[in-house]
Amino acid sequence: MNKRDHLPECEAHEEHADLIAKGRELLPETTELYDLSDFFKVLGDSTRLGILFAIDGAPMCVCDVAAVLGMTKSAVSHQLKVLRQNRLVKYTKVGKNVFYELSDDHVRDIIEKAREHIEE
Amino acid sequence: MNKRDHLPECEAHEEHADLIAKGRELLPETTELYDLSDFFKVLGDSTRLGILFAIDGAPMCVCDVAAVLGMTKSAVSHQLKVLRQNRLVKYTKVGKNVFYELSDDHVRDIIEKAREHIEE
DNA sequence: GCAACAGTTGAGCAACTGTTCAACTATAGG
DNA sequence: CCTATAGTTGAACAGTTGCTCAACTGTTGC
Repeated sequence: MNKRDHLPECEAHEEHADLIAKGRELLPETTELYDLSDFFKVLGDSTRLGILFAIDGAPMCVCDVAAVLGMTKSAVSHQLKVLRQNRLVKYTKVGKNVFYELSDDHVRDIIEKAREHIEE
Repeated sequence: MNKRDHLPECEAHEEHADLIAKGRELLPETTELYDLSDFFKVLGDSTRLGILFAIDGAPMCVCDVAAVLGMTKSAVSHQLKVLRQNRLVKYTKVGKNVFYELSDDHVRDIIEKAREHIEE
């Protein structure tokens, strides 16, 4: 017995059955859906977005990013870790400093497209 | 006295001052940064993304979306409210049913671009 | 070695988020 | 009018998130 049998469903019209079938086809695999929402989740924080904008021009060390955003090094470092783990930034160590930069032009494009969308 | 004076800063190299100035230039206004992160936040949930994929082919009523995703009507309705409030979907009432559809091709593009990015 | 600074990390906490549940509105059909 | 179904809503609760704080590592220069 399928779990779906117990879930709410509209009265069976053929029409609706077709719609449901079509909807299921369009729905990506669960894992892909999670990967995709995780990606957007990373961009869904103003601090992390701010970091990405700040380092867009040139690689920048943690301390300078903190200065640009008006935040503590710790807070910035925590968010940089998230960005690192999701491969949105890469870094280079130079002496005491760690310089972060965007790891991908793709990400810049997506943010820019969203920015256009926001401004209607 | 500026609040920034008390925040951590790297030792003053001219180089760093330049980087900080450049970073500040690239940083959008606070309100724009919030609007942008709010937009990504909406997309940063697998249920909401699932809804958007499901209704991509044709307008679909709440009950059918719930059937496609294997969720309760209530849960779906709550998320549709978020999508409505952020103008990602629009709806039409037909009798007892409410048909939801994407309100914007722009959104489809952004999701598709992110999907390409994920698949490397 | 040691003092100073850049950066990272884990625990803790307050704020937020998504689902469930129950109660509600509204429309269709008898 | 009454019942059944579609959909919405608010409260409550568990799980998550982002910042702070303090402690830590690692590198530089004395």
